[in-house]
Amino acid sequence: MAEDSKIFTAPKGTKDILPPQSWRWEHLTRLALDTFARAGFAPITTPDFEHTELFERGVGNASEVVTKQMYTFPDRGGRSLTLRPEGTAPVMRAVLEHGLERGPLPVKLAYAQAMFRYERPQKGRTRQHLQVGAEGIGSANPLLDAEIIELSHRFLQEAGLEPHLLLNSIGHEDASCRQGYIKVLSGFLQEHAPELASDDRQRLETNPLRTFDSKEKRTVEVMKDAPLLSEYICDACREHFAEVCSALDDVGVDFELEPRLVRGLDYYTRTTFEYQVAGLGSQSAVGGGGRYDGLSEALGGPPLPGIGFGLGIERILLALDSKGSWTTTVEGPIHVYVVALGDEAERAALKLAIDLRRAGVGADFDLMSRSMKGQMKDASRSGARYAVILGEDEMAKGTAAVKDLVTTDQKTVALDEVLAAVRT
RNA sequence: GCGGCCGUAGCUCAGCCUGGUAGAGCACCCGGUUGUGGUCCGGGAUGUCGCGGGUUCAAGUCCCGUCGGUCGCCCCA
Repeated sequence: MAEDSKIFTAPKGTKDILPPQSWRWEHLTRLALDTFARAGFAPITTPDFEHTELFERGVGNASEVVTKQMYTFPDRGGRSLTLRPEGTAPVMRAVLEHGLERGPLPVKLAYAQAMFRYERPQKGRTRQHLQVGAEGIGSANPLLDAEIIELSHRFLQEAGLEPHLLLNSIGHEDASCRQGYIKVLSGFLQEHAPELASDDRQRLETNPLRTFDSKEKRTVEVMKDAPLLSEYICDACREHFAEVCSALDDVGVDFELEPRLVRGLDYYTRTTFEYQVAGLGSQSAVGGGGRYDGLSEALGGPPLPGIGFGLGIERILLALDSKGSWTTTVEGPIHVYVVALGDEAERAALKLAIDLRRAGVGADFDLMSRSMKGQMKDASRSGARYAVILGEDEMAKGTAAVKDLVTTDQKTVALDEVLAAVRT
């Protein structure tokens, strides 16, 4: 970069997605939305910013995402707004705002949207990242859990990964269930407080469950003997989880039970899951999700259970790169390149290219007055299958030379036969 | 918020230790082929060596600062 001026630098933690990479992003998000659509999940787009309170109440005041990572700013009208750090709370807000829960249930929605989190960037972690996800809202049926999990799992497979599925149930918000367990856990942690890492000791009060996420060696050692949530959850949650597991068996999705899996967003209840994959540097998850049966009520809405997931596009691509597998050789959209020699032919090239485009054929042509050799080179660079040459001879006769760039066959056809000649 | 490494051509990097005319490959443009690409050969354009200060006759190279990037801790997709 020749300039030290900031305007020639994308903000910290952000990046441009340029060709040819951008084709892969495009391809993956389309694959995701298509896959989700075939399961009945309709696309939704929510605003990139929301009232700050939505995330404080939805995601949770104790969560790291809300306390440390939000892009929060006042607008000129004095509102406190926040760039969307995660996808579920906004979707739930939209459902409640428009009364979709009064229509047919479950409401099934899918999105591909940017998320924003103020974090120190590193491999697989940027301040703006694209997530694809789906939400099934309004049903507590464990088969919905299975449907959602299978859907995300299948998409990752179709994308070219071999995702490792970790599964857990964290029960529901009640003294008979998770709250009861948290008391037991807190007691255990108090007993072992001196052995914990200091960061984890501080979290004792606010969110003892997160202690399971700690990577501090001392803490991990302590947690090996900690009581497990799965042994304390209520009968109804236990039953629900058993049915999820058995439904996943039915549809042939392999999973590993991970009783220590606790995810970072406070709204999760019952089923939680995460996909692990190699090649992400110090990150390990390409995505995850879970039930959020209390979210609607936390926002002031009616009881409305739901479950969803989010998957990071950049992390999927990183994982694919580390496998050395490009899911697809994205077929270039340019099918025909029109080579023109001379001013008159240049104008004819514009017209021919546009005629082809109007007929649905990808076409391009030279705008830099290149030599014929240069244009032929540009033609192969464009990925076109055919070069259509308009030279003096052709212009005089009203014909065009159509060259197949793969076989190198070339034939001369009338101008109005070009379209037929390049249709394969 | 804390720590390691790195900033030289559009890209990937060498040169720095041991100061002395700014380099390679790729990419781009032109030519070899007066109308034929992807291979080959020849040629060309491209840099305030991140920025600021210091040492020195002389700094890309040594010293200090600063900004940026990257990787890791933490957390998460």
